[in-house]
Amino acid sequence: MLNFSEIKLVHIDDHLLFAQGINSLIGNETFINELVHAQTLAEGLRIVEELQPELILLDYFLPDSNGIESLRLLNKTSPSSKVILLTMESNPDVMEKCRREGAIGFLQKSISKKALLEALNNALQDIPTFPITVQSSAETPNSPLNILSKREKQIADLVTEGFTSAEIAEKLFLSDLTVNTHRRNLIHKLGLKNTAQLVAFIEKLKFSEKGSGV
Amino acid sequence: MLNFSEIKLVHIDDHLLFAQGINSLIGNETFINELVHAQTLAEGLRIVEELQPELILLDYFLPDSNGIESLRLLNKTSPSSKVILLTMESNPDVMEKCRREGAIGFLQKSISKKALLEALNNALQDIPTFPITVQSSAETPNSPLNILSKREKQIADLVTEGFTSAEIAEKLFLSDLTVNTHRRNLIHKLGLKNTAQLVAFIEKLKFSEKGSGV
DNA sequence: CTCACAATACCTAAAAATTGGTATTTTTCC
DNA sequence: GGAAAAATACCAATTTTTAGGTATTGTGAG
Repeated sequence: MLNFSEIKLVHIDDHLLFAQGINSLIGNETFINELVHAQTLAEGLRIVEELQPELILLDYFLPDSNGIESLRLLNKTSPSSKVILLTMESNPDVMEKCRREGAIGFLQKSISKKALLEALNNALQDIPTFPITVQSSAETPNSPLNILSKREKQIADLVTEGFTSAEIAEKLFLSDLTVNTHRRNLIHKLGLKNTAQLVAFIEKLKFSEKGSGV
Repeated sequence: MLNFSEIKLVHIDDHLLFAQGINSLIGNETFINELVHAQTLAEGLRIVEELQPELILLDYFLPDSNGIESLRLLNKTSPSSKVILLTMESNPDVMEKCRREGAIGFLQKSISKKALLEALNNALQDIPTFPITVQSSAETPNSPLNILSKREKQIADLVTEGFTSAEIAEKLFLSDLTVNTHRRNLIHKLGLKNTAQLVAFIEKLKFSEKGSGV
């Protein structure tokens, strides 16, 4: 295990019992200088803004947000912090979305102490930690989506969910002009014609690539 | 079997051998007054326009068109003619589309003489003849699409394929204003927001209802 | 250190979709 | 026959998307 010092870690989770567990598990690790807990995303954002921690452990389900939205806001508040998601049960699609939102890890809460520490160390070295139980549907080696950049995939997803460019821009803290550029590029890259074809393309992929690795 | 007289039938099929087979099978039936054969859709349209036949037997794959486009053009040329599709192999989705395009029957070419005559008689009495091997995906008893009218379903399909309102209007011989009205109504009926959500909705239905009856 | 690519953002103009109406005709059903 | 639903079509205004550019900044690979 590598040697880091002065590492600040913020744990955002509304389950107090689990938070205490985390605290007793890794609170005494020498490489962790500060371990702060928040019960809501709002509280977490305040703390993260002040501390600018190296690491964030984030519960996927929070009373005032979900993992995807939380990732966006945390990234906005502290772009340099590495965020590792914690969930009770893992869905490959959810995991994939988190990866696209910039999470550096995705762990189930049933994980061992050893594995958790490994994930934290990995994160500090910029090494992602994602379970490989199920090949993520959209990251299949030969998926047509691989010609798209991360941002483009992310925007393709949001378009498919029915958001307009202005709404997507707001979510991702971008100019709607930027979102338009990405939309144009991704439609062009995929050889498509318009939004309808893009959505149909994405939806078909979801289903055609589903079940292959499960 | 009922008694019809003066029935004109046009058979449009590029396979001459099969056309001869049809001719020898039903050419001598007393209820058929005239049986004309065409090898292409273009030729078929000319003949149909002139004859205004009661019945049309239509091959799904033609050198100059496919079943869906052919149905549209035939319906435009002679709205009162009943069209029965003939295909080598039947795909339930294709069948469903033909039904929506106004076909009154859908038969495999491997059908028996008896069944063919039955389908013809049915058609003359306005009774549809469709194989029930697989429950059609979009006509499932409790499909959310059942709140849509035929036209709306048809337009929803075309939107999902990426056609603009203007293109759909041209295909269906409608005003684009009409197509816009249908689009508005169907999005509203389904409680959706925009084209992207409509396409996602339709695509998801295709997959969620698939396999249930196969 | 470049070179390529990704991500960002802007301008302009045209095309398309959406919204909110209304209205007529045709079909379908009781 | 009469009511309801479907299909058709129009007007007008706004929003959104699409298409043609350009340009700057950051980042990762070689």
